[in-house]
Amino acid sequence: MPSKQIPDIVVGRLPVYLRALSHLAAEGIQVTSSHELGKRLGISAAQIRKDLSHFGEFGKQGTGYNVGYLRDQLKRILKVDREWPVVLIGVGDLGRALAHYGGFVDRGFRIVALFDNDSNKVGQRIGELEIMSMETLADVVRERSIQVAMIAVPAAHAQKVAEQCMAAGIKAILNYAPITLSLPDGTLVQHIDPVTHLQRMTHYL
Amino acid sequence: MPSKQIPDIVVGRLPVYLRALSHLAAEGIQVTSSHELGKRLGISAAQIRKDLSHFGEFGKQGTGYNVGYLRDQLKRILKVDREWPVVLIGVGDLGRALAHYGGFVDRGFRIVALFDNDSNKVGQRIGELEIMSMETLADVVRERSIQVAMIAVPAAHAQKVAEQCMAAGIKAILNYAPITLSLPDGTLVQHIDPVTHLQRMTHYL
DNA sequence: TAGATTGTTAATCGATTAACAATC
DNA sequence: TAGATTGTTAATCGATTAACAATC
Repeated sequence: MPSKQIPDIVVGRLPVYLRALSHLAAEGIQVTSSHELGKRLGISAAQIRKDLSHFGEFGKQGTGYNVGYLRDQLKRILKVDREWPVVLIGVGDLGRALAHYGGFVDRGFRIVALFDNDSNKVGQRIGELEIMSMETLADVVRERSIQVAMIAVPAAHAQKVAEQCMAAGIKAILNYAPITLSLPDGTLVQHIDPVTHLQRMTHYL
Repeated sequence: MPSKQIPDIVVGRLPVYLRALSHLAAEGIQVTSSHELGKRLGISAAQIRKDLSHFGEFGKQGTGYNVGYLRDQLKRILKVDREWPVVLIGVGDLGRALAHYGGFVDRGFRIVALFDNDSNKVGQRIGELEIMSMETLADVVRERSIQVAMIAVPAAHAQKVAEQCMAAGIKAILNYAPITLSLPDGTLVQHIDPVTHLQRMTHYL
């Protein structure tokens, strides 16, 4: 029986399960078990079963899980059984790399618009997309009902840009600027700062 | 009294505290409190005090914390009161962006060598660095006693490259490939996969 | 001093693990 | 059937919070 309240930490592990299942499927593996999956991911089998049990029953006793089926169920649960349009704000080196990255589309996301506040960049094309002025952000977001933004601007501009996003109707922000954004409680924000990841390891060296 | 066993989850928050303290210092703020810091970071004041108490006593009752002093203590604890040489493997769009990124140096890291298995890229320069052949990885790592690697190669090559890193003597890996690496227990690995971060949010949309 | 804030303890809360009946 | 593995419960483990004496 799926429980009503699902811990964030459980939801946070599902994308990792999904990624592993997609790889298994790509390898042609059709059935797996909580033990096999756990071994691959460095997670206990009990935890995987417990996590999944929040959302339903996906396996068979004695057999395990059908890889394709479980993958599809996780896509549904995470709502990536569709394609989310995403705006990318900040087209420096990192923004360009993200704009070129081909790994978003088959995992549920597509960058559909690029923005930068540098008038020299506005009008340039990257692939099929033209870099647009920040002044047009709100209109684009509203017209296309976009809910997800990636922010790849310098730290000094990130807070302001995040607020512009919220004002435009963006609901989820992936922030690449090395700064903690101050946004209303309940706002969906994820941070990617490579240096904090490196610093998490050096303590142990 | 600092306790002997410090939870990973506590160490994981210290880089975020450090980043905030560095920003406070840059703003010219000299003193802060666990409440102020917690408000900025969306973390409870009690948790910040508890986390810090694992490592010593850094504050003054009635006053709070000296920003510069606490920042320096966190740098020491995280061992980023020095400059770690880092190798970057994989010079595609993302690798190039990382190679150009100026934000590593003043936070404890410097990319000192670039590697790629594409012979067309080997010999090219990016800034002051020349892209080197993967065959020279082990020699460079050993000669310069490098312990940290960033991997920005396609998913299909990441596992093999990670093993080459381990064999060469690398102790900590920051992996940008969208795959969970299988490495010996206790190996220091951090993953950055923007799609998993996005997928953590869409469930709630 | 009076007010504020630390460091720490104890209580609470939540997450992980172990174990096992159910069953494929 | 015999062996294997699920989903779930209860026990354990660990992390967070609340509270407060100490003290700047």
